[in-house]
Amino acid sequence: MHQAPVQDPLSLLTSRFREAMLASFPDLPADIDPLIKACAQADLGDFQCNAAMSLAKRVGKPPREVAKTLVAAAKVGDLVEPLTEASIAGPGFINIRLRSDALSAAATSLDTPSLGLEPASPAQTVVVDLMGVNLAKQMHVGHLRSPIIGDALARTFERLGHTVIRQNHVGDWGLPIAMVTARLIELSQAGRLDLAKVTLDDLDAAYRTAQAECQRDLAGLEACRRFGLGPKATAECEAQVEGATEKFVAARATLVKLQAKEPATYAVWKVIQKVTMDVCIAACRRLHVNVTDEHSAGESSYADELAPMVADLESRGIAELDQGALIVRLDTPEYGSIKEPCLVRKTDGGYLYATTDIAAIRRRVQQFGADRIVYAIDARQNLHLRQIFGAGRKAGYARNKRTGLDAVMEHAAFGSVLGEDGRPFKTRSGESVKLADLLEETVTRAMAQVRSRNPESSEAECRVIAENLGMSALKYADLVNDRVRDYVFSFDRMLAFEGNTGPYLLYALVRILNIFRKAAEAGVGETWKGVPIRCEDAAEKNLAIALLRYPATVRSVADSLEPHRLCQYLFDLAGCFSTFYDQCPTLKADGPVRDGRLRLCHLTRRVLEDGLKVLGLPTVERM
RNA sequence: GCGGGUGUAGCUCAAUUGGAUAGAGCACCUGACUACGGAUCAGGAGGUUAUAGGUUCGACUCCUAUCACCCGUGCCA
Repeated sequence: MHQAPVQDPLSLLTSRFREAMLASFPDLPADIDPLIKACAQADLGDFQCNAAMSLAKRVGKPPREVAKTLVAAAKVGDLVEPLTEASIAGPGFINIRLRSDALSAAATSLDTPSLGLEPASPAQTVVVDLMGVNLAKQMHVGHLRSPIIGDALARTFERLGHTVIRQNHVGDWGLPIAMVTARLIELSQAGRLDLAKVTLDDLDAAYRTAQAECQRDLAGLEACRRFGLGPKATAECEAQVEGATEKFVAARATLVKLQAKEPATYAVWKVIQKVTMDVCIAACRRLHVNVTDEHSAGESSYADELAPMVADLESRGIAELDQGALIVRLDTPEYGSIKEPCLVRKTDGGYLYATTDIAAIRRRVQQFGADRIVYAIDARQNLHLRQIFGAGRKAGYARNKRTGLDAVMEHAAFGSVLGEDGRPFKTRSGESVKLADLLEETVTRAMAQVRSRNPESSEAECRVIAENLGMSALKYADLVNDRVRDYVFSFDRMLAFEGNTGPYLLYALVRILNIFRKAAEAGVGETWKGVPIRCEDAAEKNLAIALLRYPATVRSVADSLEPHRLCQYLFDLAGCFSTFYDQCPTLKADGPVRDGRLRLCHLTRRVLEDGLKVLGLPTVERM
């Protein structure tokens, strides 16, 4: 189905000014950029052309003279108020003010089902790595950002018509998991634990104990040997860790049984997996993050692929032996010029997480057909990711057979969540905050707000509102800042009545919905649906111009992997609407004015709802 | 040591990728409509963009040093 393209003033002006440039200065390349931007100061104009300054040097004329030439040559009379010498400011900026009829036509042309975002062609297959929980470990604050950011990016790609495959890369394999499994078997056999009733907290405790038993003293022993503290000290250490060594041996034995899928051991592992994943999926569900069991691909699912894959790397000379370990060198420009090689097999023959991650690249490209893989992962993993990207390319695993190109692999790195003291977010006692507790407290605080504001609403109604309001507030607070920076977490600020918050955006939407609810009550028909969008008053114009920026904003999120651009945009849009709401009464206006404004309200509602959905923020109808 | 990141108003953060007088929100001060729901709107004050140089018509942005903090750095994941 063909749809008329949006008459976006920015792109229209860009092509018109390009024509003017080419007509005036024929030597310019055909794709010259006229540098049309939204005007920095609204009182000067709606848009501005910044090309004259840089052009001046190219053509050897003063910038203001170049600007004058462009003003004379630009055929834009149907779009903008007449351009004169007064339109030229400073060193050669050309200020442009849109005609309201052109703006109305543009805004009206945006009001289609797609909102100016036609499905991308060709559609890409994009894998988004958006979570990495570990079995038997309680989810905490550190697990908040990856799914929120990753899901927002995934939704952005989906909105643009790409095929998205979400991946939850679960840490469900290896010696640490075997240690917990061994510990659980031991507890269960001693009658100290009922496997049928085990909780994630139980698992977490078992994990810590097992970890401590197996590793603490072994590290000490290792140090004795390495620093040559002598046979006596070593013997003392050995005596001390005898018990631990025993556990360690048991864990290794358990790992072997797991790898062989020995039924009794494997069954315990399955219990650990189910308990962990149930909590994980429940958290995602509550966060309105689209991650379910079908998106989970644990490290265990790659276990059988590792040995053949590493053999492949070795036989083709991609990897080489060095000091006993098998490594992939990456110190050439095509693989990232990384000094540190990527280890894929330890001296003892064991594999590392890099090995699994390279196998994941292979599956994602070769099996899923990924054109692009986006990792929403903590910034501290940057070196590791650059290594596996390089190794994946060097091995040829990243080469997409359909396109003949390497999949684009990107690290959407994010910083840490800090407390209000500027240090990593912890409870007062220094414990990490359980994710489930964090979500619960968010909703509890939101509930208090909602109840005090809506004393007449029922408890149940308030609860639903508080749930959505709280989750939107929490997610917005995470998404609104530049991803890569650390951010300071504050319940008070994210749930605040005022300011750049999720609640502010939801409130703007509620106000629009109220207008239509009230209109329906007053028996206003749907006569507004056919009229052009009204863009006469300043507030109306500003709102319309803001609406028209929507498609480009969403696309820029997909390109830059920066959801905060959409957040800032929506905040700006909501602000434009609030000003309009204050200055331009809709339902009190008469027929044609009212209808033109109703249509403007309706388009605002659609863009706001669409944008919130792209970010993954649930909305409310009242609050 | 080497590598990466960050440094912007009292606080929390932006800045359309080199454009005009560096913008918002909070907090502070002033004002508005007995409200199409005030979780609103309008205005004021608040800055040597860590520091010093450089590139050019023009720099928060690019280059070179320096400082501060965070992180990562071959056999954990």
